[in-house]
Amino acid sequence: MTSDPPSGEEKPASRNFIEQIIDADLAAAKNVDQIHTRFPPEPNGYLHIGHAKSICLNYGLAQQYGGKFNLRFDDTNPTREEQEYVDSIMDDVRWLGANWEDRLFFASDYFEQLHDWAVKLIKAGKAFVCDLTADEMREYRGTLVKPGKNSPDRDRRVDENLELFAKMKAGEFPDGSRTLRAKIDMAAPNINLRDPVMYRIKHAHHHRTGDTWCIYPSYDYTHGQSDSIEGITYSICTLEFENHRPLYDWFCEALGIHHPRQIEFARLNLTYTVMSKRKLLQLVTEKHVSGWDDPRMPTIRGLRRRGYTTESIQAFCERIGVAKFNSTIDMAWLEDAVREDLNEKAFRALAVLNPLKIVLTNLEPGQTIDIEAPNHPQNPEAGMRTLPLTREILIEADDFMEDAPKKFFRLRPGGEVRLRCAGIIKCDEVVKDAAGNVTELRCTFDPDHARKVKGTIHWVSAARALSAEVRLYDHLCAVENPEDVPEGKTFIDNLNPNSLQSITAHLEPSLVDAIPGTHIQFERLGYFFVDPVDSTPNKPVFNRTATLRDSWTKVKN
RNA sequence: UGGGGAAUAGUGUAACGGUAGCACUCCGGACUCUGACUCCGUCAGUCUAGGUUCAAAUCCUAGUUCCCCAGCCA
Repeated sequence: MTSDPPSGEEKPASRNFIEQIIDADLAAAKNVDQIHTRFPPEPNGYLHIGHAKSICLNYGLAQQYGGKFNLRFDDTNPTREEQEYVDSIMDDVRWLGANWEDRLFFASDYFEQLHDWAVKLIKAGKAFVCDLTADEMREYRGTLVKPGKNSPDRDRRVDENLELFAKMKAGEFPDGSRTLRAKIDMAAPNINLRDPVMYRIKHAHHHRTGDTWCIYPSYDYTHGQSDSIEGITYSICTLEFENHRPLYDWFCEALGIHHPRQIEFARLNLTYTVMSKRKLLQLVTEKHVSGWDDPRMPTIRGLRRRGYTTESIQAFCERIGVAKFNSTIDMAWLEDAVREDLNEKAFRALAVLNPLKIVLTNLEPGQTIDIEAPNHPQNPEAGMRTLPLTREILIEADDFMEDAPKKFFRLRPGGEVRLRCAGIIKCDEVVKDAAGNVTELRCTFDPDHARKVKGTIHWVSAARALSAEVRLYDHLCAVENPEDVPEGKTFIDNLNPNSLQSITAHLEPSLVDAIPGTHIQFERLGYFFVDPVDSTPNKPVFNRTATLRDSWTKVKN
């Protein structure tokens, strides 16, 4: 184990409960060789941020302990699974930074072995072919408070079981007509132990094994053995599988094979969104979102397109920790993680979302002043770019107030404000239309850079600005817990009607070449991502990843 | 009503019989050519009731609340 540090006793790093279990096992010389984890998705949907937690956990543990990490598809149900999902999941796992090296596996790779083991269990009198229909089986199973009854087929002779199982495999029976069941205990208080189904008949085409099989193993009969075959030491899964652990253990014991240790943790919940595959699918099929990669979705593909980075999601998963308590993480944590990462990475640019025209009266029409602006104020190596300053410019309408409170540091009649990187302007005149709306400001420009003024605002040249589509995203749901609905309503009723606002914004001209897939901070506004799907050459589309923190709105309210 | 889990500031997460710590949020302040970033500070917690002990978040007893399980889904 660890030896005492020579001097200057260091505080031990805080360990989560899984690390503590592993540490203890290591200390007790169990699983000593090398720890080995895996991420076992079913290829029947897209990955979401909850899966990212599991991937980061499993891969992180392997890294931390110098062990290995596998990617294994749990593809035991051909009627729900598709190659398309396999491809997207692999891409997302890779993007998340988890490296399975050459260890990409499929539970379907083990079908032959699983079948042989089933025969072994039949021969040992630990499995039998059952003729009960699904409805009958439900009846025989009993309830939470009432024990089940033995299947009439439970005591079938071994040779008869063997023959029937062979016929099941040979395709002689229709779907659902028979099952192979483990013979455990119909009176067990844990319902998973009441003679669970090991094999069911499904004459279905499997995305990998084709039509080789018409019987498919169940999750319970597959998962632990797959872990075992791969030499997994810690089979980490979510809490709902806690009730399955006795079964997991039973199969490994009955088969006498390497017995990985299953450990369960609480899945991730986030405020203002939904996470279940079913609900996400519903959002897509009912067109509440544009697809699985809609930037409002908590899917990895959605987050990627929103502008989240691998590093930000890793940091987030690290920060939320892991425990057995069902918790809900505030969405603000996710946003905070991207801000932190993007603050360092994203180049800066100026963009005006909601414009107000200013005429700089002391500049000539047609005159252009080249303004040098740093691409990243904290990182000189990022270089400079040029902004054209012209007589007519656009500023954010919010940055001017006629009757401004004392704490308003921006532009007001007669007041001064700094134009980012350019100089200082003074508001001489407010022009209004017949209805009294401010339509234009007339200001004088002072190129002095040294004077101090309290406020700095962003701007673009009216003549030279690039018009571009900017998508302002907000929470998918209008309430923290969208599942919390009154009788007769669903989470759909809690969707945020303003989760997407698409506008035409005015951007500094250098952005015309913005490359799809890059992150940019529009100063004072937020982080934006050049949409990789809808951007076309010279016509970038920007997705707002996250706003900047804004302490002004707090003052205002 | 059976079985399996879980309860620590607003939200997460540590402390493993010996000063309840950390992060985010909130609030206050400093700095600032982004009201950003950064920095500093404040507020705030052991589900309840008993018990063991010099000492309990931790051990014991009883209770409360929440989650999961009755698919030939995973």
